[in-house]
Amino acid sequence: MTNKKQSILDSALYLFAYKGYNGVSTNTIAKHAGVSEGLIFKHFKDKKGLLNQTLTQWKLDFNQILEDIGNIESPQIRIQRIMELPFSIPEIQFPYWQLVYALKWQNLDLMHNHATSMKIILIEALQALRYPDTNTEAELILSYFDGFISSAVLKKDSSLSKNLLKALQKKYIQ
Amino acid sequence: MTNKKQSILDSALYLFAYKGYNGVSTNTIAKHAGVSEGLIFKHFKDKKGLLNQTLTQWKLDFNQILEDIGNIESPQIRIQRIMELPFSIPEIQFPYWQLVYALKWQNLDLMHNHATSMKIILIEALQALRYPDTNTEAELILSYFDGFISSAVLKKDSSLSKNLLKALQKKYIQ
DNA sequence: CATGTAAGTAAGTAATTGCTTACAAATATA
DNA sequence: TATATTTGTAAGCAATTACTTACTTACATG
Repeated sequence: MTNKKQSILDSALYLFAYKGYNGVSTNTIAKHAGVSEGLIFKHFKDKKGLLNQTLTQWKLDFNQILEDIGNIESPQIRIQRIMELPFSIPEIQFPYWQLVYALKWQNLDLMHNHATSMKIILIEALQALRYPDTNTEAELILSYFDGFISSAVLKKDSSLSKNLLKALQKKYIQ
Repeated sequence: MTNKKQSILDSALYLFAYKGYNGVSTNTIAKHAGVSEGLIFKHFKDKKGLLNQTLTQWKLDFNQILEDIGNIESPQIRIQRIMELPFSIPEIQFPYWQLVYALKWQNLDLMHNHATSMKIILIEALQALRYPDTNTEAELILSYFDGFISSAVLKKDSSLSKNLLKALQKKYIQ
C-alpha cells in the first residue's frame, strides 16, 4: 500500500461519510488527497470500486471485534459487550459508521453482515440465559444498537451516552 | 396546488428517498413526473427549494400527530403512543421517513424538530410517573424510536415489529 | 371580450461528472 | 546496468448536471 493510495482511501472515507457517495466527485477526492484524479482509477478501477475498498478495511476490523466478543465465555458479558459497542467506537472510526448508516438508508446495506453476526451472538447468549423469545429480544437490542450508534456518532455527547448505556443495562442485568 | 405541481412533489419525494438527494437529477424527476424540467424551477426556484417543499408537507402532518398525543390525559398512554409511532406509520409515508433519516446521516437533520417535540412529551409523562432520571429515560426511548423506524421502514417485517413493540412495552408498563 | 397573470414547454447554457489516453518518473528485478 | 513493471501525471473525452431563456397556452378577473 503506497502513501498516495492510502491517502486516497482516507480522503474518500471522510468525504463519502460527510457528503454522501453522490455528493463527492472523484475530482474533489483527488484534490483532497493531493493526488492526480487518474490515480484513483489506476488503483480502484472506478468510483464504486473506491467505495468498496474504503469500506473493506474497517469491515474486517469490526468482524474481528465481533469474533472476540463471540469467544467470551460468560453470556451476560457477551450481551454487555454488544451493548457497549456503540460507545466504545474510537473517534477515528466515526466516518466509517456514518458512511455505513448513510448507505443503509440508501438501500445499500453494508451493515447487514454486521447485524446478522451480532444477532447470532445475542440469540446464543439469550438462550443460555433462558430468555423466552430470544429472537425478538435480540432484535430489540439491535434496535437499541441503531439508536445508540446514531447518538454516539452524530451527537457525540459522551456524558449522555454513558448514562444511556447504564439505563439500558439496568433493564437487562438484574 | 395544480396537478403537475403535486406530481413533481410526489416524484421528488419518492426519488430523493430511494436514490438520495444527489443521486437524482432534476431531469429524472421531471421525466418521472411527466413534466418539463423547466416547470420544476418555475414552481420551486431551485433543487434545494424542491427538497424543502417536499418535506414541508409531511412535517406538518407529523407535528399534528405529536400535538394530538401531547393532549392525551394519561401519561402512560402518551408514552405508549410515542412508542407505537414507528409501527403506525402508513406505508405511503415510508418515503418521507426514509428521506428524513437519510438526510440525518448526511448531517442535514430535519428530524431534530420532531425529536425535541417527542422528548418534551416523554419527559413530562415520565415526570408524572415519578421516574428518577427522566432525561436519560426519554433519550433511551428515542433511541428505540430510531431503531424501530429503521425496522419498520427498511425491513417492512410487520409481524416482527409487533413483537418488538410488545417486548418494549413490557419493560415500561408493569 | 380584452388583458394580465400563472402554468407550461423546448431548446438551449456553462460547468461538472466519471473515466480514458498518452506519456513520464520511479522502482524492482535480471 | 539494462529492462520491465508499477506508480504517477496532465490533458482531454462524451455525457450529464442544475438552471435559464424565449416562447406558448390556459385561465381568472375587470
